[in-house]
Amino acid sequence: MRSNPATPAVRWCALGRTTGGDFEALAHHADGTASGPTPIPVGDLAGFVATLERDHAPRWVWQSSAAVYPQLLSAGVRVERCHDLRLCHQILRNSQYVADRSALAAATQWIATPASEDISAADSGPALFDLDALPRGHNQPATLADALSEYDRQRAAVNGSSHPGRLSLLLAAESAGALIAAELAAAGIPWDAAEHDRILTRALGPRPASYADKPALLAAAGARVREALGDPLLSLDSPPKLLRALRAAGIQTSSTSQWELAEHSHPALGPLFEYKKLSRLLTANGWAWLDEWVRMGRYRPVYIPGGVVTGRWASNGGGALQLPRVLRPALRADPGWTLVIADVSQLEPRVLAAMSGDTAMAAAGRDTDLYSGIVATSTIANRDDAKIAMLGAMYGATSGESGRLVPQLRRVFPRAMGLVDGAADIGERGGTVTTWLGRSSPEADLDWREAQSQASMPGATPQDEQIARRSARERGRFTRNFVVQGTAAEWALAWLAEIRKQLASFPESEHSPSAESSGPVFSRRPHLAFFLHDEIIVHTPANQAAQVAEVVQAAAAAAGNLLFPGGAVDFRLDLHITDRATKQ
DNA sequence: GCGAACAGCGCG
DNA sequence: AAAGCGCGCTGTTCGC
Repeated sequence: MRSNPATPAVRWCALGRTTGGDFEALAHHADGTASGPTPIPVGDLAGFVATLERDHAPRWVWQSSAAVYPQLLSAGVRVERCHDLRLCHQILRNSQYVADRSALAAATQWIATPASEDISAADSGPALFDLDALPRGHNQPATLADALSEYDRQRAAVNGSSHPGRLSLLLAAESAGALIAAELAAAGIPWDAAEHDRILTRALGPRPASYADKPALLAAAGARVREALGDPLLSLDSPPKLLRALRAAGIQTSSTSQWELAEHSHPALGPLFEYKKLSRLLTANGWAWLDEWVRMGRYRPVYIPGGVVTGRWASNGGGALQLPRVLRPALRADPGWTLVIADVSQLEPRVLAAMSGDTAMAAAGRDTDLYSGIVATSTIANRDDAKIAMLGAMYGATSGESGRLVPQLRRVFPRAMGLVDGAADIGERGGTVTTWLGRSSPEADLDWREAQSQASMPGATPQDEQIARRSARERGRFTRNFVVQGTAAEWALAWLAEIRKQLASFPESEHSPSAESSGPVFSRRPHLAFFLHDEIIVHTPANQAAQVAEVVQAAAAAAGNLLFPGGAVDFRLDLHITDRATKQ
């Protein structure tokens, strides 16, 4: 349906900015020829992309999806695939799979400026560098020539790498993720503001007339704390003051955090925990949050693909990745629509089993809850202990309950444990580790290396050695976790990308007024609405939900086979079809 | 008076 | 400062 005999198929099409602020494009055909550059006035971009997309669905090669795709989506234009030069550069310039990184290293204008970093904030710092010479890849639009030469560098890097197949997968997955992040923002999370208000009112009391007023139940909990501590004017929101008051009341604590206070018993503590819980809900996700973030039945967070060193997404705006479970019932499908909610059971341990080729661990998770499967091997007594042990193995616990249980795991799952122990060992020695598909951990920073060399100097003090030892261990825990967390993020991207691909071919449904809030591209089709590391929610016309659920399930199997051919490890989903997300 | 740093807690 | 990883957000404290 897409083939057009008059023109050869377009494989990929690069876009760049002109100095005048317009675009130009160069199309690369299947027969090896190229056409262009074609000038595109900025106002014609959506039309140009829509036409080429309809006829050829090329891979769009552009500087940054975050910079162009939101506008395309709001103009009603969806694209099938892209190559996000900025995100891919970030991966390749660090990847240990790429033997010769000199060309990428020299392309400093492509270094991504962290989205959270405000360049002007750096102005006040010491003048270590000439700020005008600093790379500002994210802020400076790339020309077509820039984009083409960077694309060449990146393909050369992949082709010359030790794992071109894996790296290609990673770049495709990362780029698909960039499209999905923009699409999630465009579609928005269907959010029931009235339900959110009911949840707040039930917990905190009726909405106060002004943000400055404390809700009744929060104020009441505060009053009970002050009474129990015999300090009627105490400010509970100031940790130093609260700490002094707690100690004055005879509670021997070194902090005001719940984990430590939970060890003590005092009549003030129950009300204090209640106060903290309510205060957190009000300040992080109270009525002010609702007013600021929910419009027309949608919450639109900003996702930042690759925002975490491990490759996980970050977010900014409203804390999309930290929505408290109590608010989940506010996530509600439009009338006539429903939600398909799926999360992966024990994603990280399963990823570890797959990447280490630990057949015993793979077997423990086959057709069952992995933790129960570990209990069935008779190495660990119960599910809770199995979970604590597993987390300890992946995070590097050395003491306590968790540290005590890890050695049991080491006996039954030597290959899996060998992989994470090896990663920790490399990190402790200052080395770099790499995920399955090729994302490498950052190098040890200057402070860290100095601390290590300081400790090995002839005049090193016991303190020097202690500091070096501790920071080495810390880095070991980071690299230990990096390989697992990072590979799990890669699996999740592959899962997302496959779901997205399948959903795009669903037939359009009838017009539904409330769904218009999801914008022109998504208001008539099932679409991803939420993503949280190992969980997705698809918002879908109710009559297509069963089919969507099958797609989500099949995509998990596909992601497993894509990353780990052979399918030794099951990636099990917990899947529900429901109008409203529930707390659990 | 402003911004960085910290404490605390939400999520995986 | 959790015994153990990765984040973002809010309110307070602290230093310039």
